Amino acid sequence: MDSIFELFRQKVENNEKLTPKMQDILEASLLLFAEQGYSNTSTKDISRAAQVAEGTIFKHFGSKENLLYASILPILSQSLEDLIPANLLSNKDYLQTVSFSDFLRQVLPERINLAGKNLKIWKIYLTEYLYQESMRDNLVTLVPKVAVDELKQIVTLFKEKGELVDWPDEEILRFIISTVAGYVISQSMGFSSSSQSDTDIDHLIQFLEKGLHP
Amino acid sequence: MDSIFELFRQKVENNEKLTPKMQDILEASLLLFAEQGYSNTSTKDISRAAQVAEGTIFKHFGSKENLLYASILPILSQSLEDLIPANLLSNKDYLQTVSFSDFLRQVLPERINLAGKNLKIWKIYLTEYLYQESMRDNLVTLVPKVAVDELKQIVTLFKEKGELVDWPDEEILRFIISTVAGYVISQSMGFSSSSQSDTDIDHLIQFLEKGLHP
Amino acid sequence: MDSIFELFRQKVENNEKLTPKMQDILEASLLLFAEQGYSNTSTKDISRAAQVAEGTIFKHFGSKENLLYASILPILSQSLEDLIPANLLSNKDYLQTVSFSDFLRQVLPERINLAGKNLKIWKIYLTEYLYQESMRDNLVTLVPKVAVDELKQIVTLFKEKGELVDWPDEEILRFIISTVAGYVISQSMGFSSSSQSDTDIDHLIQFLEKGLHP
Amino acid sequence: MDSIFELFRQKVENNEKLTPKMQDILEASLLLFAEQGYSNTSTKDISRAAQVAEGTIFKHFGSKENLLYASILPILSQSLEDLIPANLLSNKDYLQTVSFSDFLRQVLPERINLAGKNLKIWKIYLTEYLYQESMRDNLVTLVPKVAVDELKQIVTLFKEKGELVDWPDEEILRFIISTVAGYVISQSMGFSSSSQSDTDIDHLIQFLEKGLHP
DNA sequence: TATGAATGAGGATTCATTCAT
DNA sequence: CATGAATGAATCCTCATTCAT
Repeated sequence: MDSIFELFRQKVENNEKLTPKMQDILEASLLLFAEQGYSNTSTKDISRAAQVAEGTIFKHFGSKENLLYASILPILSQSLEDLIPANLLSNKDYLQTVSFSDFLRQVLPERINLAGKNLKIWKIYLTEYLYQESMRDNLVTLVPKVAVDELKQIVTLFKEKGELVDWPDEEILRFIISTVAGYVISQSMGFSSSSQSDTDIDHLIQFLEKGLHP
Repeated sequence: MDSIFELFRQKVENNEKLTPKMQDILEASLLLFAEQGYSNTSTKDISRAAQVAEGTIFKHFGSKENLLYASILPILSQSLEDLIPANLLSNKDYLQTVSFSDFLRQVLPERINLAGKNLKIWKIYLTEYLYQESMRDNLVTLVPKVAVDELKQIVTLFKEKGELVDWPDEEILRFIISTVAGYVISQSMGFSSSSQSDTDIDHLIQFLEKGLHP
Repeated sequence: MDSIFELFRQKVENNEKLTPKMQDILEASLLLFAEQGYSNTSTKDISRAAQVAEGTIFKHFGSKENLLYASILPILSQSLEDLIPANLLSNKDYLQTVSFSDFLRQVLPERINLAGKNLKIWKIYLTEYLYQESMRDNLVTLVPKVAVDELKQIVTLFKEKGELVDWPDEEILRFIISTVAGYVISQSMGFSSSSQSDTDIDHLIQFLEKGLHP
Repeated sequence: MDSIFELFRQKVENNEKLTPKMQDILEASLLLFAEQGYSNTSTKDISRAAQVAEGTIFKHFGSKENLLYASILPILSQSLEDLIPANLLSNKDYLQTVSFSDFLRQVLPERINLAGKNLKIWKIYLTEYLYQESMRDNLVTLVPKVAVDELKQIVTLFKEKGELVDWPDEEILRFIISTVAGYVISQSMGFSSSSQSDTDIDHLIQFLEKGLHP
């Protein structure tokens, strides 16, 4: 199953064009998986939505499971890259001079926005993660390890500058991620009465600043 | 996690309305739904595990969906009741005198412990909540509305006493729940290197205190 | 897959009645496998011929492969038992006194007749034997070992009496079986111009007698 | 068994009408049909093995069935020619002078050797012959009629010389073919404990001689 | 000549559910 | 109350074949 994804990634990276039908299939399956969940979506559903014969799906992706990987993995890793402020990370001077507070203010709104947009894909990821042993390995290991490591570097840096409490990196990161994730999720579920306003985010940042102050 | 199953078993066994076979079915389905997920569990699986004819399931519960409700709803509401510090809530004097910090310290460890034990059931709830339109109505409305309202009262009370920032109740509650949930989930997944220690929880409480301080 | 057959054999042996539908399925599948071959027969074909829902087949037999075993193995082993002159074998006195020539004359016509009747089942057996690795083990080992051993005893006995050439048992047995099998097969295929007459069989017996005379 | 494939390859390669791809297809299909059987081999299998696009197969052979004919028929007829001692048949003087015993001794070992080598191809033939109505006509009529007629001539000749019993040609031929076929088959299946020795074949010839002696 | 994308009917098998006993 | 035989629609997947390039 690595092979299909490898092959798929190569195709994409080499700009070898996926056939139009393959793209239709990927789009349709992504949409349906997000709407109804992976296991509630039949390959026939997908073939109908993509206006394609059912056989075509298997010709290209081999199995429904492979199709899941092919459709969500590229997006998930793209999404992860977007969520990590890579440009800032590489700019050591910037990180040395900026305050934790300003850093959050510059970085978080954009991340929250992006996270909200990809939330449906992460929902698919989550659902499969929860119960599918086989998928857990593929998805978990493949995706988030790198991301976490990069974020820990930032935490360490602000700790060294004395702007963050001296707790373990994992804990601090967990507090930040929990808080942001909680916000994004509640937003997307329409739990908050007010549509996301600047004050919401302002509160969130204040909460993190104060909560993690030494 | 054993505890809640234990408790459930007792409840079920003491309920004279339920025949022994019905009890077996409820126990088996709860276990299997928790292990494999609702849609990955067939009624045949359940009948095997409960040592019961497949027909018997439908005789008593009518449909697989009904069986889901019958097995998880009682537990979910029980779990919710456990999570809400009802006895404290009713004790107005106590709430007036205790500091927010002490309140968290007295209340959170127990809640975290309980939440961790019930996590598997909440996992079932979550999965179905995410995709099953029909179930969403049944489960959502039925379950957590009450709980949230009760918790908001506590938040309001501490806000009035000047121990919490003057942000909307929902926001404050969200910060608290996100943080606690994040902790419980990461614990149960074995993400934290250290097994849950008192310092972990101490940090968590400090984080909330400081973060929500006026 | 052993289990299904074991279970099936027990049912049959205990005269626990197979349900009427199960019998219909067995009869229909036997017929169709014989007519069209195993892999050219779909489970839908069988369900139609047996006037049964397709699910019923799998309810009882689990898989198409199991159905093959369940339908042909009992017949094959019965057929083998019929082919071996068991009653004569147990009668040592008879075997000591009878000549090889008379023995063939008394035994062969009946065997040839029986073999011809079961030829279609043996055709199924043969086809699967030729290409299906998995089936080879099940069918080969399960079926003919015993039979061969019993027949060798007879050969040994006539050799000791000086009525058969002193060649290895396997060789002598092979000559006999090849000759008889060749006759039965050519009969059933209508290759022989004359329908099977007594002279045919008489020639066959003369051929064996003379060919194997010391 | 390698030899016939070798021979086939040479034939195919020397045939200028066939493109290299067609040659690859024929070789690959022959190999796969022999190994797995015709109906267990998919055109995709063949295209993979021949390193050819699936479409190419149909471009040249039109259907899978045609491919079967194209691949095995030339070999079968070649094999038949090899099995019939054509050079001896044409040499009437030789046949008049040689004894049946010597004839067998000169002819059989070579035939047995050849038959063993081609057995896999005959296995394909047999399997299809058993169940495929459509193929039966194509294969049966096309192939063995000539062969049988030629062999009958030899039988007739030896009968006239008084070296064979006066039974119908078909019967005598059947005894011979059954015996030889039985030997070849049991050899190729590894049933015989001793690898094929000269004494085996010697016994076989003695058996035929004595059995068919007037 | 050769490709390989696309097809859709057909394959075995699983599933939740019904019903007579 | 409990059974388990029976159902048939739905599921994932395979197959031989077609066709535009």
